Amino acid sequence: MPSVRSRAAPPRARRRAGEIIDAAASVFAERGYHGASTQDIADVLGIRQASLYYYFGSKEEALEQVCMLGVEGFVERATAIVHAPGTATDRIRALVAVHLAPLGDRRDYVRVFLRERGHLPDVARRRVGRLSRRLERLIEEVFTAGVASGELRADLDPRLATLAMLGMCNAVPAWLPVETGLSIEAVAQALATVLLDGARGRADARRTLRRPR
Amino acid sequence: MPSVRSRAAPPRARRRAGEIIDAAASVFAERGYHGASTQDIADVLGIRQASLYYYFGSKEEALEQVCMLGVEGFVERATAIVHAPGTATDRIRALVAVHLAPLGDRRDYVRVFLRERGHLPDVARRRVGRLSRRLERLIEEVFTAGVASGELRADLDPRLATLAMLGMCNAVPAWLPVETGLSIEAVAQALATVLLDGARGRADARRTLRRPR
Amino acid sequence: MPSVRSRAAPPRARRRAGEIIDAAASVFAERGYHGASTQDIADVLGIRQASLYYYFGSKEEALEQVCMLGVEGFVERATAIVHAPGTATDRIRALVAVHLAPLGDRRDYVRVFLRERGHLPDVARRRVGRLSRRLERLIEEVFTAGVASGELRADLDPRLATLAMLGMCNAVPAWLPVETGLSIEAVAQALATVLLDGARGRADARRTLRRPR
Amino acid sequence: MPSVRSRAAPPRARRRAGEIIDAAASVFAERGYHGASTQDIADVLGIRQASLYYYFGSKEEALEQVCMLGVEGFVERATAIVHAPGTATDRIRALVAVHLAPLGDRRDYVRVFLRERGHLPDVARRRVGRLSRRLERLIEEVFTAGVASGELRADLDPRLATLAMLGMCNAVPAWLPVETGLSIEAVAQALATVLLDGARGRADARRTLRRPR
DNA sequence: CATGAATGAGCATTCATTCAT
DNA sequence: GATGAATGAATGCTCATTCAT
Repeated sequence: MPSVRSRAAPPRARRRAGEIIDAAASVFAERGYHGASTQDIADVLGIRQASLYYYFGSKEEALEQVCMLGVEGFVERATAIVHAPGTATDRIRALVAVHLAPLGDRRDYVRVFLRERGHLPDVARRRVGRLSRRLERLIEEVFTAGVASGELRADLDPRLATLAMLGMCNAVPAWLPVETGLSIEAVAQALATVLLDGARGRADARRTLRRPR
Repeated sequence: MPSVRSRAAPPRARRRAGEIIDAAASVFAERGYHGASTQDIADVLGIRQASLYYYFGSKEEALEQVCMLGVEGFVERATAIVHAPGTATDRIRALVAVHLAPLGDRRDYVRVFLRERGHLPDVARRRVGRLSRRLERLIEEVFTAGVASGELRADLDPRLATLAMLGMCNAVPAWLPVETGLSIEAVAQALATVLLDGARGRADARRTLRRPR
Repeated sequence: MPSVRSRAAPPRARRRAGEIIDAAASVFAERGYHGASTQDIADVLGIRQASLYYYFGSKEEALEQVCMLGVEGFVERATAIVHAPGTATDRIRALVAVHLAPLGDRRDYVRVFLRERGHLPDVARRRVGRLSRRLERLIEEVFTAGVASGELRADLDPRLATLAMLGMCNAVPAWLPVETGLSIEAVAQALATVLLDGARGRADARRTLRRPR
Repeated sequence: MPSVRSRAAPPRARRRAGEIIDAAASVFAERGYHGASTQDIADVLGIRQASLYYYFGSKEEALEQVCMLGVEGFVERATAIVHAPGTATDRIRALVAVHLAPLGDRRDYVRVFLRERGHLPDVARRRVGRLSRRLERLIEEVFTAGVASGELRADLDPRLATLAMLGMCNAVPAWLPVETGLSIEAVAQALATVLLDGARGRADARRTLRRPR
């Protein structure tokens, strides 16, 4: 099951097509979908605006491709984690890590997915929306299971915890390029800890943590 | 050859002007700044598009007004909280509450501030950016103080905690209208608890909480 | 025969109306008819744009009034000169003087008449055009008479001489405010001499002029 | 966040581009810069208004191009004449001739330069203004030299003579299309004679001229 | 692969004008 | 006398898109 819509192969050159979508992603990320013109994309590539239409059929289609590449893999990876053995705590840490991982090499794609998917035409928006909701449900399941097993607070609202986690994680691409000095992995670690144990930390955890530091 | 046309500044009726930017806020929130046309705003108001220009000088100016009303008061309220007596925990709870409060009557303004301020012209963007940064610094101070006093985890990165908190809170307007059944105050309570004690909760807190539920 | 179109007197206040047309003349002179907005005129007066319409019915009407005040009197004065006794030389000197005289207190009106009358609506343009042509014909008559009497060069084309004179004179308002150090009367003297005797001067005149200088 | 959008500058087809500013020149000459709409220009060409923007970036830029083509060559030709050997009289005759020559094939460009250059944006206006002033200075030099050599009247003000000459010449495009029966060269001859010897003519010249006529 | 040329639709903005107050 | 509010019509300009080459 190919993640990117397979078409009649040629005459669309695969290699160059990737550069074109890269450019689109970067421009959409920078200026927003409606704030970016196809001319802006062409400028990045050093080609004429009309030439873009050799690679995509419309600006909306370009947005759709970028968005799909922005979510692609998220659900698969989350599914694997949720179905793997381990405590809720382990799974949540892994989900956070995997959620932030693509910021390394796909930041623009992810940012565009997060902020611009709302401008997709109806059909595509719903397609993309289904993926998002599936992902949210997977995360929510982990919280629900954690509460049920007594591993997480009994009064935790799993829906709200999910949204808190997504809020924390999805904000990262907005400040990551600016706030320096931290690797993506370190950020994931720290955020997962806040999510699990809070700013005050668990009483037992604090005892362990205080000394070595 | 007058250098700058200083005209007598039409005294923009206060009452109606409020309705006009209300409409602008709602349209910008719905479709994004660049995705919204001034015609869309006029349609909401049931007036002609040209009539808008009696109330604002340009679409950009309208965005600026909406953004300013979106941050207005945030810094003041945060400052009051930070300087009030109490534990870091109290202050953080109060900050979260106060951060979410305007979502009741000003959701559109806040959403526009959060998502569209990047499209403001340079001067205005910097002005608005200064406010944001001041707010972030206030929040960070609270975390720093909490760590120093031993109330918060010694290994907590105050900068990161701030960004986590802002991520959690700023995501709320995106789902609040959809996810029903919770008052803003309840959301604030729950998010503050996650932020302070995590999904697992503090060992002592859990004992108290488990029973009544 | 009233020079300005007489109307039912009130409610048009005479005094203030003069100031309004003054402002219009100055703005039209500065920026051209189509380059000037009614707002510009209102700015000069420190009133609201809508208030102008108390004084004139349309922008075009304002232009017409300005243009009429710009030619007003020209024909009458030229007629008087042409019919007065004296040599062609005297008459031409007097025509030049009288042609430039209004530049003192009515420069804007004259400039607008000269450069903007073409933008008048058909009826008004023709009315104004008739005045211009009458003036030209008066001047041409003087040249024709001068040639006939032998006072002017036999091979002089009166039509062309007229156009040369008008060209010289009508260019003056364009540079008068800039080129300093000369009164309007002095300019008129000098231009008339060039027109009559040329840059080289008449053989006899030169003899007279050279010494005293 | 690219500060200035440097785009690959469409290589504007030379041939067609010429026709486009031809049309612009004719429309600007006819109705004035502010009185002409880009639609008017498109109508002349039989293309859509938006298509114009393939050839120029803005209406102002079109005006600038027209103005530049309107002065282009003037200074060069005047310089050549001023530096050529010959009497002041010869030079002035040549300057007048060369000044009027472009009215044959470039009347619209010259008219636009003469009447509309004031509406150019600051930078362009100054650029164009420098050319004008250089031209005026060249002409003035000839008059100054002529006075110094005794060839012209001792009491001639070279500045004023320059302005008289320019006034006479620059008025020509306004009536040339209307007043028939004279070639541009004949007009140049006649005007130069008026400028040099006046309407009365020099005493010696008159003797020669009277008889044959 | 890519481009030059052109277009149709839409957009923000300006402007002269109106009219009840 | 003058104004606040609004409007209809245009204006300059942008933009996604098309298509023959």
